Amino acid sequence: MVRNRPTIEEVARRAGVSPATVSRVLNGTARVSRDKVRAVLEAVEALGYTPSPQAQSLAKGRSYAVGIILPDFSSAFYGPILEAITLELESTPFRPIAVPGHWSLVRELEALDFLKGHRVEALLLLGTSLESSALKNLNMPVLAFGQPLEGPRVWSLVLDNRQAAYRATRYLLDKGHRKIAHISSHRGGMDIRERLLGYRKAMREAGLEVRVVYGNLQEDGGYRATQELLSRYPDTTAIFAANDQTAFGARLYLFKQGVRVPEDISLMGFDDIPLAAYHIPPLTTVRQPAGEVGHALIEALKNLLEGKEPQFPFIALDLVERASVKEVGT
Amino acid sequence: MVRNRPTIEEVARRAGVSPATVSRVLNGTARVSRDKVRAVLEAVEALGYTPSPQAQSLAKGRSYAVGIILPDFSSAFYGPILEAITLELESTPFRPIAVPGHWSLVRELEALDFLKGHRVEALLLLGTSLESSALKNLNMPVLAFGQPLEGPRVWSLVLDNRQAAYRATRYLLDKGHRKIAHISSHRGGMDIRERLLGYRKAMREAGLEVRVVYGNLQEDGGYRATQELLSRYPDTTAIFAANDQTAFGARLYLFKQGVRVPEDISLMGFDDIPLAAYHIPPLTTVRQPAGEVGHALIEALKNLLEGKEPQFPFIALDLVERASVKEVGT
DNA sequence: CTGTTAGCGCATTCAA
DNA sequence: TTGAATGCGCTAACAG
Repeated sequence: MVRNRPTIEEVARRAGVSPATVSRVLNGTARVSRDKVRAVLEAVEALGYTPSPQAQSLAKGRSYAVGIILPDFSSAFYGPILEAITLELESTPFRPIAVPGHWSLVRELEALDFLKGHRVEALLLLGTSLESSALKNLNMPVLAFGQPLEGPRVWSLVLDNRQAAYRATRYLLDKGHRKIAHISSHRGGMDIRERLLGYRKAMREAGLEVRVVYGNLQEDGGYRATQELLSRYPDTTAIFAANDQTAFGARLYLFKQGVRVPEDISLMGFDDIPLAAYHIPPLTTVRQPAGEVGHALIEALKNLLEGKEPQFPFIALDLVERASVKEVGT
Repeated sequence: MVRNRPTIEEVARRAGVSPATVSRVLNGTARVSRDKVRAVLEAVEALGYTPSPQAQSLAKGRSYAVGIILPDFSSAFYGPILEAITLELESTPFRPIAVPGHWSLVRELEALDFLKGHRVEALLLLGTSLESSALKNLNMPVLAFGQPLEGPRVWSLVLDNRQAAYRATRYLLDKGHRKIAHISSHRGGMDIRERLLGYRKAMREAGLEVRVVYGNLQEDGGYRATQELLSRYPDTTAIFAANDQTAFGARLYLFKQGVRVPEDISLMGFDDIPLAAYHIPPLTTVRQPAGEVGHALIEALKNLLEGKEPQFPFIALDLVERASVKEVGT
């Protein structure tokens, strides 16, 4: 099942050289005479030889693998980030091993063990809720996105969610809204809590009532949260959801109730997942640039693996004005 | 970087036994006295030992890895299937290695090489356009979804896309529509072509004009295709898109033109990706059940790896009636 | 029940 | 420039 692929030994025999020489030409690790190079290449071609990364990893003492823990492969937000990372990694010798944590701390710890077992050379944490203590004696560098983690070899790329949420709320205020609600979630990491704080700050500064309900960061949670929201606060004129998927759920509930967006209620999301631009009406939201985040993480990773100190660029969370927010008379 | 993790040898020394014994207790591969078991377990715990899958793989001659090639991690359709597969695999000793092919044959072949190199024990092909010849001397079983592939150890799970598209078109006809257009794509595999054929068949049977334009299976392509569609056939009353994302793109164009859905034009998609139910209006579409597909693939895989012949269950493609199609007077 | 031995496929010494 | 020898971490076969 696995033992049937050609080994370096067979290639060597066919080329009339030693395994060491085959290794040398394949890795360019020493000069080899032209004839032998050709012979080796021919043999490799004829046999369809591919070196075993497992064996290479054992022999070299490194895996050239980077571990990635993310919540879910089907996530509309982390999927694109993973995609960006995979793309960026292609130009390096490193390969990603991605494991979903399924929003559960236990699963995340299992994922961590799995990746430790695989001897990954670095860890990328995307939207996990792992604590710093879990990374205690980890012996490898860790890059976290979405959550500030502590540790000697831990670096976090955290965007200013609080400030962005503050500005988003201010935007609604500037549009004349006063009864503004926020749909948050108990699930999710620090970024979600930061968005809540940003919303609260803006509302308090404006001397307005804070209206918060909770979903699960998915569409169905947004739907139910909106139901609750409107029964508790029927006069709400604007809803700021903690992420786009929640906003979509809210939108559906409003649609079913015959509430128009943005004519009756304005709606704002967070993340700017690809579908936000194609929603009806196109969703006004705060953009978290997946491509830039992926790029930044991989750049940092490269520096790290070369022994340099990683540098994160500043990544702005900009408001994307589309069509789901309307100005209202004050 | 990698050489600093404890090895089986250190565990053995600390427990006062031989490495073989450690291996035995960890793998339950032979009876070991209670004392030594305890000593080993203690040592493992104290050292935080995790076996190296690399070394295990080498020694055992098998990798316990299954390779998965899919178009894109950020795909709204394949993402959930990958997620389902990952979940199903958790109860088996096998682990997935997923590689994106990015809709490119070259990339898919590279992915194939990569997975061969990793000595995966089976291959799962999700929506690739690989040809049977590429799987010629592959030495491992292959399970393909979405595309019928030939080969001695190749099995394909292909759903009846043509029939489903035929029924979908018939549904529109039954609702009184006569000017029905289809947005297909040159990209994509056989399933997309089959949907086109199903549409054509229904239209021809009804003696109606076939109206086809082409997108790229993404939202932007659907947007542009609809633009072209309405300029060529302004009197179209229903659009059947080859997938949901295309339908979303179409929806946005219609929205911007002030065309109402479903009042002015009815819209139907294909796939039933999670967001379809949350679109505005909720999208009537044909459901490809990601969970069932993932389950079926893994069941087949299990049989395969136990040496049995894999069996695929029949998976129906059912129409999901939501709110984007309206009945019109004939 | 348990230790010793011999590889798994490869890269890297060390000599020649 | 090249081959032989050694070891990466682990399991399996073979003796006891």
